[in-house]
Amino acid sequence: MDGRRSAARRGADGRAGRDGQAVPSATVGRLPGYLRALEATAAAGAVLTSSDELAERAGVTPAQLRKDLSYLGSYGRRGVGYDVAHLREQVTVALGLADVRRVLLVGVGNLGHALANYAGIAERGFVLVGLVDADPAVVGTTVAGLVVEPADDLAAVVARTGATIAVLTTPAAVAQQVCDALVAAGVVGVLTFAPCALRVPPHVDVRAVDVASELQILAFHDRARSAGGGAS
Amino acid sequence: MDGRRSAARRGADGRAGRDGQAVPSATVGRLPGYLRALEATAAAGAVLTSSDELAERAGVTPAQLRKDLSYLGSYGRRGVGYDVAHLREQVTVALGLADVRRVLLVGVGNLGHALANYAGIAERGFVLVGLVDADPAVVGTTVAGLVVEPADDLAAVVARTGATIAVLTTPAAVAQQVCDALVAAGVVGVLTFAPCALRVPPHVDVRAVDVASELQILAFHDRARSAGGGAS
DNA sequence: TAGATTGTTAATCGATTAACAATC
DNA sequence: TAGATTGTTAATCGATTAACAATC
Repeated sequence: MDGRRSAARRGADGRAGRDGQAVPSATVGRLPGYLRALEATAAAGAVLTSSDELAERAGVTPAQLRKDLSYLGSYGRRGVGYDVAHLREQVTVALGLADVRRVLLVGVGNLGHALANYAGIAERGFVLVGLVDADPAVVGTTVAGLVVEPADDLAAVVARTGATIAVLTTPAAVAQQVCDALVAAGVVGVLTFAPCALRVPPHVDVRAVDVASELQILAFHDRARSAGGGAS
Repeated sequence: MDGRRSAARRGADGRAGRDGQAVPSATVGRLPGYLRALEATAAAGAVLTSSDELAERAGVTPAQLRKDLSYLGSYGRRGVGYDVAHLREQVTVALGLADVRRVLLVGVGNLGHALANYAGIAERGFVLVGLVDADPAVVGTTVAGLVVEPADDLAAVVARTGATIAVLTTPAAVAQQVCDALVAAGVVGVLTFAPCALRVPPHVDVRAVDVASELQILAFHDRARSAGGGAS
């Protein structure tokens, strides 16, 4: 309101919070956790909460939580705390979950099948609008209430459904070409489970989940523990 | 060999690379990607490679790759490049994959079932040694060649199998108590898919994968794109 | 008013980048 | 030798932390 920060420092990528400041990507990565913490707090019947309580639930420090929330705006009251419903609404808006996002899943194998049936997706602001697979044996079957469509129709499915986000659970060997097709069709966010790096244009966002890599990172620490063990 | 850096700067957590320096956690997080890149290079038949080629495959810059590898040691030759087989061996050792790590999976639902059958786990230095579930209808069934054991036997299963790493795919409501039991039984690394923060003692490492959170992060950028769109 | 709790500042810390000397 | 490419340095950048003034 006071306009002192009106010379907006906007990030190169245009990810702007209140007042036009960019929200740091590390902060963006923690917002879903804060939203979960707020939902749990609301479910417990609380109307007010504090940075201490939310931080405890989210597994961060109170200082970090307050700093992160400050990039979105000033939604608490000093000496009082945060209104649970109001803050929840603000974080929801900040994350772009005020509108439902349409998600397309490509690759209906073991993992794709499990993800298509994962209730958490629908419960948290998304709607699965399409399933695509290259295997003729899978095409035409119904999974999670949707009929699997052929990979050749990928562009048409994106156009028809208006999907902006895709989940990629294909073999690594075809991940890049499927990703290219998704991007060409207009998808701007890709969540990939394929164990390979994906190249995308700057306007597209990729998040990669690789189960084996996560295990390897755990193995690193396990090794360090065994090898270093004992003295200190 | 020259001992100049023998006044080892060891990280507080004891995660030491060559010469006792700690390997930064950001670097550790990229090592699995480098290992994948090396495997792809080896599969293509190359004996020598360069930071340019590896970085391209891993999706990072050559400077970052060289910096990361420098924390492990000096395994390249100036003016020449890296020996693929040798570097692969060194990264494997650094990640603690020289010995096979035993993995226990808790929660054999949709997702747990898919992960148990995921070939990538066995292919990358791990062996699945046990499956545990609380549902009497699931206990006793065979999945991925293993008989599912009851949750009450969790400690005994950890002891019998010698598992040091656990994959947690239970409902969020029981994730913390299962995690506590795993830690009490001696597990030192947990990969959780439950959408909630887990509290563990300092000697235990947790990696959290939350599909809905990943989608929400993509939604943030999608929103920023629509809202900010147009000018510039 | 006194106590509580936020939002912000400033200091610290860690990660990334670019350039280049070392060296094959 | 000349060209190539690493390993390292130093500068920059971004993230975290701690303290506290603002304010309810």
